[in-house]
Amino acid sequence: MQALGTKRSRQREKIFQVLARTTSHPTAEWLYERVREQIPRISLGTVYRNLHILKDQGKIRELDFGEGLRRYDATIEQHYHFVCERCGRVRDLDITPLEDLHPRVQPHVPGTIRAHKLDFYGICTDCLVRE
Amino acid sequence: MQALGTKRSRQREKIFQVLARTTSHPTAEWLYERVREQIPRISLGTVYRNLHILKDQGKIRELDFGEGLRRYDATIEQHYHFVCERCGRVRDLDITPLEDLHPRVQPHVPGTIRAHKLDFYGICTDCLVRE
DNA sequence: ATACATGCAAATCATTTGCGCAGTC
DNA sequence: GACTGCGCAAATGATTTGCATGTAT
Repeated sequence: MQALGTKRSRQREKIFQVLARTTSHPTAEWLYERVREQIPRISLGTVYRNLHILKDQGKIRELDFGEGLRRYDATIEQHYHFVCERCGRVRDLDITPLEDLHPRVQPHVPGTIRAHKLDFYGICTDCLVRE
Repeated sequence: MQALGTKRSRQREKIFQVLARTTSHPTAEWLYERVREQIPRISLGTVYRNLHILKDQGKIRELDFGEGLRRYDATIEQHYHFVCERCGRVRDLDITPLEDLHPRVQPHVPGTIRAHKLDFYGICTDCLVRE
């Protein structure tokens, strides 16, 4: 018995490629539509299955901004996001992660900190201009 | 036509009371079970409807830790969380919110920052002891 | 009396899964 | 050939909604 995702598949490679080439933070549905343009018979279930495999392999990251659905990201390095509360668009922020955060917070936490997640919310310039 | 949530209701008051009296960050289902002990005929739909009303009134807060379901919190002041990746328990952290964060980050953001969300992930002491 | 709120059940939305066949190693 | 991956459709889980009836003001 082999581990999951040890064989290559056209579907998985294409899904990763599409994800890696966008700067948006797409949902499974969005990826499905894009990949479908090249592999018309692919199913949504396959997209979900492969997103899990890629995530387990550490090649992609799963995001959640409390919208009730998940988004995916091929940028796996730690980085922060800015979520526009008007249009919903999510942008990566070009800021170096706060190094000193864990040591500073650790004493106040009943456990061992492994990671943190930091998101900013507000209105993006595009939306501000539009009014 | 009146606004939503302008009339009092036994159900809504009880839901808020139960939520306000717990330090856990319960799901709608959990609240439903608790409230049901006192209002047996209440429906899950009513719980959801009232959680939305309370949220719109600013009396409670909706949380999301990427588990695929929502949690609720009667503590509306800005505060951070520590999520145990083993048992899933969410604890409030007693740390003053980072004041300097917005001004420091604002220059790097294509929009206006209104708020930020900061969560820590790791293993809680309870789980660490258990091994 | 009016219009918001409820209980119930059906609907919706995102995601997961069982199954038999296809593709990769 | 063995075992992973696929497409399809049905199942699941959380949340939402339509409707007739109940209830607060």
